[in-house]
Amino acid sequence: MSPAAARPRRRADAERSIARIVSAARATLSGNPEATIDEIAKAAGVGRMTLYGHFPSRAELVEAAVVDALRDGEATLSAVDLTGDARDALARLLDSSWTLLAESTALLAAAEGTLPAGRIRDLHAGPSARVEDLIRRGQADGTFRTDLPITWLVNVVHYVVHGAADEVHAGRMNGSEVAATLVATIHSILVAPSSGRSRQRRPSNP
Amino acid sequence: MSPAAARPRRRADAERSIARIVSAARATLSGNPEATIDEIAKAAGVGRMTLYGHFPSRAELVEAAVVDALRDGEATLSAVDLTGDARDALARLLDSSWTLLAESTALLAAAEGTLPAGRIRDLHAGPSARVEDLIRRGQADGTFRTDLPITWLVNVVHYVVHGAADEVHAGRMNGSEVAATLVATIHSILVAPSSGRSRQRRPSNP
DNA sequence: AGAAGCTCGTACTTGGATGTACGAGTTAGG
DNA sequence: CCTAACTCGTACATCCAAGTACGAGCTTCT
Repeated sequence: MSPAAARPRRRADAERSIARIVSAARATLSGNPEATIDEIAKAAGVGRMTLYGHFPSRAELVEAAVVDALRDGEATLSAVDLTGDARDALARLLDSSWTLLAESTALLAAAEGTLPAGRIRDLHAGPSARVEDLIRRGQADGTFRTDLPITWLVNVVHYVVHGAADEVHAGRMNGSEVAATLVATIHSILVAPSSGRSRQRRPSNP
Repeated sequence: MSPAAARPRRRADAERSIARIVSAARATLSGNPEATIDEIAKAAGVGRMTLYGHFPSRAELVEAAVVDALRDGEATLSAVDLTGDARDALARLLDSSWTLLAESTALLAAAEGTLPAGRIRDLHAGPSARVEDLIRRGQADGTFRTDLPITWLVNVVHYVVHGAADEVHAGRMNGSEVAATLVATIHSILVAPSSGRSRQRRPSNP
């Protein structure tokens, strides 16, 4: 009953194939959720049958891709220093992992309909929690707004990150400018409104 | 060459069927982009063959749904008073038509892969332009930020609106609170950052 | 080197969705 | 009230992707 390592014996080349397949699945599915098994196999540079040898069904492949991306995400996220000013922490977090966040979100969306809903919720819980914790901390010290439901704040971060990834994918935005844009946008969403609008209101007409 | 009214003669019951089909297509496809022709027909309360009688292919049905939703959107949008303070105008716009914006966006996404990319861009141009104009106006009078690309600002509005619709769809948010949340969120994104953060910075450590 | 393990092409089955063909019954409208 | 238009079920032809079966040839590990 060893928790990981289900099969103690697996040849090195098989290990390699699996790695390439999972990696290709992540890349392909996050761009096109309805990608064919065949497309993924080609992207991985292996034959379709090899793929089926390791993942008996599409569902298992999708799950493996999601788990892998999430594991990666966890690792990256936990390497980020989230202490200090919540705004700075958020900037660091987005800067170093918006691309991973976007991928995970896309993959989870791809899993919709393939994986049972409960499983998706479970898988998504980890990364979400990390973002949520940070937001809560920012709220507690007065940095972040408290006038909107926390669920909404967490999710809107995901939506915006996903949108940014779309912009890059569609070529409307250049990869290097994204991080800064994202940080600025999400800052604006989360930071407490300074004090209402009247401060700098100007009459609409003379 | 009469612009509209391609077929002068069409029976009243046919007209009724078409209306029900298009309406059902809008509702169904905006919830599930991959809905079956059969599902749509059932939702419309007509037989599948009746549907095919009016829309020879899936593509034509999708197109009709998109066009109808967009026409509706245009009508609603143009009824909104967009003069005066840009923030207020934006609030009015979102308040009266976020649901339509969300539907159009979802439908356009459903059309991805069914309709040629160019056609989608053309169809999307109208509504987008209206939002873009409003943002530009706000920028011109100093209400809205100018430190981020206008394309991003326009699109992020769409992403957030779409996200809000998702929240409602998933039951995480209640239909009546959405509009206010949306307005607050999008305000924060668009309004010019008051002057940077240093205003209320606090030292992270003594 | 030799057996077990892995790769991967070809070919087949199955399942779901699109679109076509036919035709009998129903409804609108002059 | 009679005809053209419309509805819609059954049945059929395709197509596409998923998954299965088989087997020949190539690695890895001991």
